[in-house]
Amino acid sequence: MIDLKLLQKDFDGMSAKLIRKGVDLALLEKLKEKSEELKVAKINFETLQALQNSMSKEFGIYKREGKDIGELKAKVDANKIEITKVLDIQREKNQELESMAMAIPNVPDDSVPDGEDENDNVELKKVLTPKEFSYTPKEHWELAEENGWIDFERGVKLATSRFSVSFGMGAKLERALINFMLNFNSDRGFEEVSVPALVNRTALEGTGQLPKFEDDLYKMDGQELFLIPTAEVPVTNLYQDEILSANELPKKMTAYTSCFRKEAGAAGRDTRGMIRQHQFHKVELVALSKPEQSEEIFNEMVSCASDILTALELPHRIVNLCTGDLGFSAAYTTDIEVWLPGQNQYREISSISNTREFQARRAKIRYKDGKKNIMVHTLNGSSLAVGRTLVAIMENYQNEDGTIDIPEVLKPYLGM
RNA sequence: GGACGAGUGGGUGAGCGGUUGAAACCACAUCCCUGCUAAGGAUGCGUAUGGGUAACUGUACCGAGAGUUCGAAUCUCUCCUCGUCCA
Repeated sequence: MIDLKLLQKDFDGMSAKLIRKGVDLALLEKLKEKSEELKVAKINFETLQALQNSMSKEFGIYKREGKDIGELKAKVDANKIEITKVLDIQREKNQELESMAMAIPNVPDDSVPDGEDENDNVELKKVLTPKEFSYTPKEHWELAEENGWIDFERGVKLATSRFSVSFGMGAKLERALINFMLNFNSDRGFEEVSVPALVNRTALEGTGQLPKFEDDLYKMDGQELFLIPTAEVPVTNLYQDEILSANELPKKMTAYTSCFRKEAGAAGRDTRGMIRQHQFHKVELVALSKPEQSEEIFNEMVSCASDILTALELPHRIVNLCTGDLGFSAAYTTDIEVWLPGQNQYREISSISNTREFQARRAKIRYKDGKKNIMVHTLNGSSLAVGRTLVAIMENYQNEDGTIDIPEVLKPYLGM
């Protein structure tokens, strides 16, 4: 959530940054106006309430001393009517402000380059060189079907489009990848957690998926429960509405979950294969930290994801997202894109974000620093999307005869 | 699904409708003493928000929401969660 106090104090500075993110200046002006209105409404209410409280105390004294309370009661009753009016106004203003503020994205960091979409992202570095193929490499869906690893049609039969089924070595590889990634992350100091795949509205508001992006979430019929679009939601919200002690930080966690997305805005994109599915496996990293630690932990998380790909010998590149591609909650984001020879391009396989205190303010996650309570910084990142890693293995490890080699580091996980 | 019980500050746990924002204990912080694998003492210590340079102070919050009342942690209703018993 946007820092409304800061918006009041430094409207020009903050609005300039948010405009880069595509937020309408008029909206911000309205927001500022509303928060001033709310303040006035609050003062009105509090003044009357203070009067009411003191008169009530007097009332007690009068009674104890046996004085006549007739006149006092008349005053108190009249004041009470005023209070109800003023309170209604205050509530209304508060609600208006809240719903507006919840829809404002995070302020992008100054380091985020301007840009429209993924084409304007800035490459930071490449890791490993894609190998040369002496033949035309196949795309993963072809390889997957040839090897009997993935069955796209049966996925559709069971559910609907954008669902698939893994068989045999395909399924085993997924399991191996999940275990490999979790172990890798644990070795880097991220504690493994296992969390619910269904969460309530509060959790999704905490991390920023709601109220704005309800269309992309699967919701349980008749219940305020949603399938998680990423483990970031349950894991970050683990500490929602808590005050942590300083020595608990940083809290670094990793979790494997299935993720569920309606992909509402992605009609026609990646319809073939398992790049964009409604349900997919992902191993996630989440960290809560002190503000001064978050930059360093962010870098740790990027390395962690990149090093997994390196261990799998998959060429990839690291990309700084531009304002247009930056998510709602992120202050800045680095994507890792893996090389897919079949598609002859780099494709996103991980997205690592520092939301600074944006989510912490929404989810009320603080820590105690001496006397003061301070918002933690929250970070999240994939390490990695399992399906896409499998895709990358298929395409990079393919042989001319259509067979696929197994990455060395995964062999122990496959009993090889 | 039915019956009963419970939900209080970081934790445990008191709390008659009126100086109770809430005893006590633990934890925590600062200081003192002591001097050593530890102990003792003093003080402070809920959250959020408004005003004030500050001391300080207003308001709200005792699971959530509504109600009764001049006044509610304390009474009533609804909901949620947890526990115990029954089907």
